[in-house]
Amino acid sequence: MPSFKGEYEYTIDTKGRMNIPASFRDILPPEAKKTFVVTRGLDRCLAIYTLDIWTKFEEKLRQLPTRARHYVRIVASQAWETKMDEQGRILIPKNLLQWAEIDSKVTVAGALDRIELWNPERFEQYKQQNQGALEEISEEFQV
Amino acid sequence: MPSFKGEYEYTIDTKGRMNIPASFRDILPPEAKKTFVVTRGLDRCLAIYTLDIWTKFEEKLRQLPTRARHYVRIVASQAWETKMDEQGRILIPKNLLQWAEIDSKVTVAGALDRIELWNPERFEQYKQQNQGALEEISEEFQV
DNA sequence: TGGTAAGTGGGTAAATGTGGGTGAATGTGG
DNA sequence: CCACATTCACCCACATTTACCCACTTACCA
Repeated sequence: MPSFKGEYEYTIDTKGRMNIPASFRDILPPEAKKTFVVTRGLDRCLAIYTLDIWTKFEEKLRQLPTRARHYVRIVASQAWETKMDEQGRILIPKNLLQWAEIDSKVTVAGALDRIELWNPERFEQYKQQNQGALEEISEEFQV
Repeated sequence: MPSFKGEYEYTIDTKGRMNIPASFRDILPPEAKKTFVVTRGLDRCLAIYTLDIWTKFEEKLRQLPTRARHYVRIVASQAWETKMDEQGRILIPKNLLQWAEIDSKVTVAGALDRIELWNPERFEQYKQQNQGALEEISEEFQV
């Protein structure tokens, strides 16, 4: 089980390619086969899963009841399988980038089992607004 | 289980490297593999965990419910795995140093299961302001 | 006072991030 | 079914950064 940690700022080139941090590449399980699935995440970020984790995630999606169809539709239709090139980059679909309001600069954030992509300014705001969560949750969950 | 104690003042060089006190290095468990995880701590300090302790911490993070995602995001995205070099130094990411307002001088404080990094002036203030807590907490918790 | 360990600074080869070119594959219109 | 324009996958190339050494100075202890 990989553990994606850390925050990086990268550029997305004119072809829509984005670098996967070397430290993330180093901990990829062989089952992932250098393939990722990008889709919409929570709070207007993009979520990137390794193929093996996505597959498990998909199993759960299949078992959701009919009333969850709106959620399933969006996640599935917006999911995109993409493979690393020899330089360690993946191609991010333009419609996803638009939705997340990401242009040429992107903040890559490790989120343990997945990788998240954020508009850099929005991620800064997000951290400031939720810094309080650190203190609050620390007490609530005693982690 | 290591027991980090004591207060030290070190310099962080231009490359962002910081020395781990020799007394701390001496008590590292083999499981730690000379690897640490640095992240944001409470009250604007940086927290450094040995790899083995961080791993347990991470297990708990993974089990938190979706509504705790803000907390998990900040902790994970601000966490940085770093390995000691032959001189016993680790690399502290610049964004973390900025956040904690640490420049070239740093106060390294033992905090039992973790090591804390402070801006030296702020740590002095902190000690003065919280001396009263000694008396209060002693009475409340009977340690 | 000599020897050892600790803390700090710096050089260099290797790794990393980024840009671009070209042929193959894809989709579209005639 | 074919011709065309467009996109994409797969290379190659290069500037920058990083990891890994080596080396110096200071402090401490026998």
